[in-house]
Amino acid sequence: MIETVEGTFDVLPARFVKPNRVYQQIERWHLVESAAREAFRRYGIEEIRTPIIEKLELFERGVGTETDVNKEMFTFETREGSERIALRPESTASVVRAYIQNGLFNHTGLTKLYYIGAQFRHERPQKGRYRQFAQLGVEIIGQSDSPAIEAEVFEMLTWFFKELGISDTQLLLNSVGDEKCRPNFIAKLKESLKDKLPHLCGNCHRRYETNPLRVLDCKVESCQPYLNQLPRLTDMLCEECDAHFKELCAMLDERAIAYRITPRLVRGLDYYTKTAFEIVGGGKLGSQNTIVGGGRYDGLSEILGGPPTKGFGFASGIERILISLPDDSVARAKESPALFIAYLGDAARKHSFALARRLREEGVSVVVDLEGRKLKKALALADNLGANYALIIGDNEIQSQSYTLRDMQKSAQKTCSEAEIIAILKKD
RNA sequence: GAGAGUGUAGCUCAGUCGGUUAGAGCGCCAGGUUGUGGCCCUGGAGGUCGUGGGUUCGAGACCCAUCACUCUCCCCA
Repeated sequence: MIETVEGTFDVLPARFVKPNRVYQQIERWHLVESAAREAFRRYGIEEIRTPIIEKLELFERGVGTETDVNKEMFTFETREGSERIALRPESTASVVRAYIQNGLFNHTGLTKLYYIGAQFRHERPQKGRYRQFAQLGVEIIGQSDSPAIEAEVFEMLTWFFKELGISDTQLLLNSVGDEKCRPNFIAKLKESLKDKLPHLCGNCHRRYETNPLRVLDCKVESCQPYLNQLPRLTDMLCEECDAHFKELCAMLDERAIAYRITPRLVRGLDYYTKTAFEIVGGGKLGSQNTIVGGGRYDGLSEILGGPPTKGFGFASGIERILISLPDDSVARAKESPALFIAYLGDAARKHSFALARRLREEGVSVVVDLEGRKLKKALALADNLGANYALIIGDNEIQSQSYTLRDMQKSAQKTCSEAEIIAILKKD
């Protein structure tokens, strides 16, 4: 048997999905995608779709070649061998590229874009981490770096998770400074780390050389006491970054949005400035429990060859949201037919197909028995499909031009005309 | 890239010390009712025991390899 490649999966109706593979349930995807699109609509954020493949160079420049990003990308060469292509590992770089390439900076006001789509990373799969995964994200690009941008996005995310019934989340907030204050901090950090280094783990030693900021993020238990003694980013921000951060916190307070300042939260990539944040999810997730990650990236446009531009955005792993949804989500998102038509005999069969078409033209979702089952079997199928109503058509019904409409939940049935059927089904 | 665990029917799982024809519950199919689903009763189908090798008189079980899944480390754009 030929199976899906490692770290990928099919998404299909919930009744076909193995228990505990909730991220494969299409109803959950629809729930999350429609809530997201509604959130974006309310906040005036418009959709952008960028290609799944991009020139490798885009991601190399965007995220820097220092990181492991390279080896974790799916890449290939064009047949001519002249171009190196990557399956997108994230979308921020693509969106900023599109912003530049399409000249969006020539339009007035902030550019507020969202995307929903597949991303690819060549990593070992585990809970909430797959090789093909989906993210939904927002990028707010323009000339302003007002913290009102961040505050509004956090407000939207609050609504979004509330709408989905996901309550056990936490907003972790930090500022990673900018090109003015961060170098000072890194110098201080390295100095402070020197005498603690012998006590720290191997990873910390490596990061001390390659990316000292990430030492702060180490999760090894034995490192924690020493890490707590390190200087705090938020204590060493330059005037501008400090003011930005304080203003953002005040705006969140005004909106009654809960957050936790997490001085040791850093982002992996170089282009982030000022605001950095994560939203972590609850107990249904394993160790991969970051449900949203993002931050401000005021220098990224220039790195990609565009005009000086500021930006703020986030990306959210859809599979992790799906795993975090309440257990009854699929029931609430039920996508079963409103009406199942069962018939008896050839005349009724023809009649059923014609009636089904008329009902569908009225916007009713209708499933007709296509296999000529016995009535008993047809009703069992209607039950199995979760149809709200079953319509029974036999010679009697054709004669009288009225049908037996059975409410499957109540097990009650009555005789209805076509117009009455339409009225009842449109009401639901 | 590293480690640990798991892999038996559509699903959830049992299968003793290596021993006859591999089981259960649920689901599925048929019948009990040729115009009525769920409950009940009767019967039935469905398995190369992940795959390939090996040990053995004999392997679902033991060994090796491999693939996949799960979880963790790593990394996290």
